[in-house]
Amino acid sequence: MIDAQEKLSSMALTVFALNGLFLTVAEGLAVPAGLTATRWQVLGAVLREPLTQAEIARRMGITRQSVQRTANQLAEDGMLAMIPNPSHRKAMLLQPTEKGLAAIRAIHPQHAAFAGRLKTELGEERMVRLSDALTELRSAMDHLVPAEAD
Amino acid sequence: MIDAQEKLSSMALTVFALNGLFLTVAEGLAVPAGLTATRWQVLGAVLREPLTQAEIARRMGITRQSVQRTANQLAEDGMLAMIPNPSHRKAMLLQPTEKGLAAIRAIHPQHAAFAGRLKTELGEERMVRLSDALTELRSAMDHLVPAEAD
DNA sequence: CTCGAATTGACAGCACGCTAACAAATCGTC
DNA sequence: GACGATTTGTTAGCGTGCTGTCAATTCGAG
Repeated sequence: MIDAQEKLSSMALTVFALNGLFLTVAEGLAVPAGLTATRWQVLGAVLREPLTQAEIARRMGITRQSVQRTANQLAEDGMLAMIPNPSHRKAMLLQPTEKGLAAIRAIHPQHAAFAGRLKTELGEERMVRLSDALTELRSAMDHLVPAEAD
Repeated sequence: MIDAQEKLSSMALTVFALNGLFLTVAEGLAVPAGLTATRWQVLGAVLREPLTQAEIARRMGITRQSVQRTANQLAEDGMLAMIPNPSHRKAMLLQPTEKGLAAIRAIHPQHAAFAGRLKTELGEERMVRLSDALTELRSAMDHLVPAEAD
């Protein structure tokens, strides 16, 4: 019989620590390319197809308002362009500019390098297993924590 | 042969999502007791023994400055007391007041209840396995991300 | 004992998450 | 077509993480 309460606390603290570690890594990769971790994430969300603020927010699991501020900053920096949305006059579609794409490309090699180091550290089998474990835990938490309606 | 880069991104995004979920839960538990997730964490850190700001920060993996602000707020609210430190005149030790302990006690039943729900959702064996996976990943990331000197 | 290095607390300011509240646009039902 | 409900963008303000910088204190090498 385990102490579930103790286990929960320990898992939460570990997740908080991992969040900090991944954020540190992302920041370290993004900053040399003239981005931040957050801007990289937003820019990355519209690489495949243009999306609205609200769509990006839903996919990233954060609020529309947070996306908006970041998107505006990226637009000010000329990395993100607003294009008209045929199906909604007010909700413009966001897509990277050439400058934005260049920033993403600049990150790519360093990103791959760190991924390689993690794979070396963990081994391929373990990396897959741990990734699956994260997904499993997320799924369980999703069931217990209903999403906000907004 | 897996795509390590893709895997890394996916793991990072899942950790970010888990961070948000655990934070939402913690906030939901803490607020009814007159705390926030952060204040609960700081108060929880000095339950066993009084610690200085810097010691709390190291254990929580955050900066001294963040702990300081939270500790000051808890002190203003009468939940945290500063007691003299025999081995350092400037670095006072922090410990919960009776009011602080009462807040922690108020959280306890709800905390246990959520832990029970998670155990029910996952099953005991899986809960242990996922917790161990988190710890494993943290250890690997710790090796790749050297701590700041401060 | 002395003096430079390291630790600690304090204060200021920034980044980015959040909620709250509103108007504009769209959707759905009648 | 009309009208209430929903979605979207916008603005404002707060919480809490971070970095930078400084003075006070303690530690450690000589």
